[in-house]
Amino acid sequence: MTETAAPGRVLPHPDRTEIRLEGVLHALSDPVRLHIVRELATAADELSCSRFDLPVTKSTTTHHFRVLRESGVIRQCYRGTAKLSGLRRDDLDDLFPGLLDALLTAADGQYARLGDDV
Amino acid sequence: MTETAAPGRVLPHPDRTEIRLEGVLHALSDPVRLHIVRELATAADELSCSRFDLPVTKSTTTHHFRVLRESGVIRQCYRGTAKLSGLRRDDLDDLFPGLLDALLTAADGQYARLGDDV
DNA sequence: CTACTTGTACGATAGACCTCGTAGTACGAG
DNA sequence: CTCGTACTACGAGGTCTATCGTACAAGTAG
Repeated sequence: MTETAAPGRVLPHPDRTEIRLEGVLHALSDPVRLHIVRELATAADELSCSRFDLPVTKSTTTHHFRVLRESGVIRQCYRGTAKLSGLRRDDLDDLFPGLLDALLTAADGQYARLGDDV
Repeated sequence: MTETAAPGRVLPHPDRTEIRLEGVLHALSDPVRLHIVRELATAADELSCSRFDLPVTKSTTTHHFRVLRESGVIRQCYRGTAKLSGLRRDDLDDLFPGLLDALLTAADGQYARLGDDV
């Protein structure tokens, strides 16, 4: 079995209409989460949580991914023991045109200036 | 005359190079502050704090304006008893091109959709 | 000077948030 | 079935935040 939905392990996501700008901004105002989003943006596919090298424990990582999911920034699904995460580009671009790109560009610029990763 | 805590009435602002994206996003993730920024964006000039009709007390208003100033989103100066506030458009556009416009557009769209003012 | 307007400082409180450790669940491999 | 991997749930600690009330300072008008 490869592409069928995982049994019983469904993660709650906000509907597109429930995504709030304030929630998105709050989610991205944390350096760890901003780093996650930046990596997701550069990745073509969805990534599993373990692919990230974050300066926090696994518990905290779980917390940050949940904040991102519940604010509508990322979409998550299970595949085996892994949990794949991907940006909700379509929804965000539809709700807030140009915002995600501007944010990613801003983050790129800041990291290029300050080199203060994560 | 006692000049106890009156050091010329100058307000501390972060330098342009000290403005952090995370701080800006955090500042704008509060509904009250987002509302303030939206009003400042539509106003041509600087506005005094009392021009805003916010659902919080004066103490809390002072707090929110300070958060906006210390994060680098607004610039403030005294004129008489009034304190004028204005967006730091030049600095923000230079640091994060397109971000402020995208944020304001996103906020406009959300308020148009949800009508959930402040 | 006095009174009023505008905004600040300080303390307090309640809630949210980030972080962690530990214990536990779901899944795949052997 | 047993084991290891990947992730979660829960609770706790410490910090930050939003809000308020009250008392106060700076400036202007009378």
